[in-house]
Amino acid sequence: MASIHDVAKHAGVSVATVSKVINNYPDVSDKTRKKVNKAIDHLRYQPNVVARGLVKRRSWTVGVLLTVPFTNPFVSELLEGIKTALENSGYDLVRLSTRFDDPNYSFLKHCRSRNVDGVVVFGVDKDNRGVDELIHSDLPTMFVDTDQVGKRAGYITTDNHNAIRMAVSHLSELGHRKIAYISGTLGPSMANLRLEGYRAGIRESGLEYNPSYMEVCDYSFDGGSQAARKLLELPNPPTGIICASDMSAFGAIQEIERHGLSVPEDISVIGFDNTYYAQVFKPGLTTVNQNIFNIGVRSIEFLIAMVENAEYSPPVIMEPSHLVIRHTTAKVQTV
Amino acid sequence: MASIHDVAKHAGVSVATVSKVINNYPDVSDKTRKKVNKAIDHLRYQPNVVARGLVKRRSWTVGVLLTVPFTNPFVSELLEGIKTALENSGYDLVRLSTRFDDPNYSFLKHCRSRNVDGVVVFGVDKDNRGVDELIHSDLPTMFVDTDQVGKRAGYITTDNHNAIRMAVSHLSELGHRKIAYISGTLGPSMANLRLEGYRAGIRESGLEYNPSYMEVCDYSFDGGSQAARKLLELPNPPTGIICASDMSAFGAIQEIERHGLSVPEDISVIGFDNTYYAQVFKPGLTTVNQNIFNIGVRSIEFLIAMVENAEYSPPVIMEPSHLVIRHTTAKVQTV
DNA sequence: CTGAAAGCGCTTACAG
DNA sequence: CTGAAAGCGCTTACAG
Repeated sequence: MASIHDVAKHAGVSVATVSKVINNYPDVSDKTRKKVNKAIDHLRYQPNVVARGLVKRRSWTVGVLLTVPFTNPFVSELLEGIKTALENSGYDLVRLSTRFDDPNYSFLKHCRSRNVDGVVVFGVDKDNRGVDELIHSDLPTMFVDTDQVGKRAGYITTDNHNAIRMAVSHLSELGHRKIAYISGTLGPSMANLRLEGYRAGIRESGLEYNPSYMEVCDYSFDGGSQAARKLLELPNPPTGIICASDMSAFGAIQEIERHGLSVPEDISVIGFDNTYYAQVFKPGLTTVNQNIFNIGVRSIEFLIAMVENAEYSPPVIMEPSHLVIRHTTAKVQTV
Repeated sequence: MASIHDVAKHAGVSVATVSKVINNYPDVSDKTRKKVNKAIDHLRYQPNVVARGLVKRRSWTVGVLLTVPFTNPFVSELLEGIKTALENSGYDLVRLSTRFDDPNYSFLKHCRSRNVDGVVVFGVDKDNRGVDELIHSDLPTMFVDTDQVGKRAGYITTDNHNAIRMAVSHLSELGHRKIAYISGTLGPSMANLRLEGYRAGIRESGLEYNPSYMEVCDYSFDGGSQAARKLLELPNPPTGIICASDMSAFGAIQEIERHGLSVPEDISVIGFDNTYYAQVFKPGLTTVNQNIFNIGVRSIEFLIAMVENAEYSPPVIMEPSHLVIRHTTAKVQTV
């Protein structure tokens, strides 16, 4: 690859001048500018962004820190949003290969070493020591679904609380009084907020919270099946089930059908996420739309705002969600 | 962040010496080594890999070039394999933001500019001019499913031809004589090879190729539905349908059921990919397992082999596939 | 065993 | 308007 020196020599100017035309400085004569551009074209020169980054202390690179596999539908949609926001911005995305087996491994050091301009973090526990390091550093950071903020660290999430409240309210309006909730693993604020939303919804519908109507699973298909089984075996099973993910809703539906019952005639089911499969499979799943793509896009917008403005502190961002009503919820059966 | 200079000063040695201990050169006295390591720990120093890359002309970075969204199940599984192979290798993954709207955009220049050590390419047409540039360059490249090779460019794919042959053979052994194929968009070698495999399988089963049993769709759920509808409306509809993706198989199954027929009692259906959903949904889908994860892993292995050995030319790699028999195929109904 | 110097490919005051 | 020089954070012959 041709370097800036080659261009300078070919154009008969100094490297400083070449640098100036590359960076569109105004103080270059038209004549020189043309000479240089011609040399650039001729040599098919492309500036080395790594070298530029060394002096500018920038890399035009955004890091992502993920502990969840790419095959996770949330992750892939988040990345799709991130990618879309990055396209044509001059930034590339770098996935940081975490090395948790190394006790000295540090997110922050890794980011520094790669010189990334900012980082978006997803799927990391808030008590991970790396998170702490990040929020106290000046490295622009966006946490997705991890409830942490700092002067240079933002937090973006779906309005989980409201989302589940709306789901309860929907069932309640359909006449359901026995509404169960299959939560995801508790601990992460995301899961906790959803559970609170469920309890708030129950309260607002004038119902009473019944602990046996609350199950926990790991968001998976099988987890949803197992939790549903427990609910169905209750002496007084629910007529409506809200699940914390589409996958667990699919699992619950299968279990319900295995028990000889049908959805939504006997039992209404609501999912969470509105993944591709929720719309594609029949009957279409009633589910909470989480605008994951948009979360990806906005996390980049805030990240870049921080990168380009050293004083900027991002707000906490709560992306709205809404219920997508399809065909797995119906009026409660009148007995 | 502390730099190598800070460490040198703190340890009372030269930067050259610090560099030597960082890189485990043997010609450093134990005493000095200890002093330096102490300084490194004290300053929480981490070498800047970007600066190192500038002089070594390496970046310990692997690029990926994708035209297909992250949400595509093939892509996410491929990336998962790539990521796994990269973990603990010291390499990070960088997604190159393509800028196709810029007529001067060049894959190769982008890679050079980012200084990536190699690149894996997926979902790019073989007649894309960027592909040509890549195979004629010395940049280590692995093409996934794009039939292109070069001195420093490898090609890895699933054994598509055989895969579909096996599918035909399976149906044939179950007594099916009317076997249809719903292809993906023709053009890419992947799709063409699968179609050839279908025709070969038909021939080997002693059947005759019937053009009306061959439909084309875009691999999607809806595409599968529509193609299945055409097949079902044939005067002499097939009893077995092989699809070029799991999604189109799901679509076909739904269409079959909408026609009041059932799978596998009336019609057997085979998918392609063995995605997560193929095993999770009931009835489990009989499908061709494509080891996408492994394709990701191996593409990295060959890429790194090239990076570390300037003379290495990778072979063409055909990953084996096999049929996973679940519950959507059965003996043909005897009339 | 140790370190001064040159260099990787750039940018940026600064002098002219 | 142009360019020489210093510097970003490293590595690597090479001299001692």
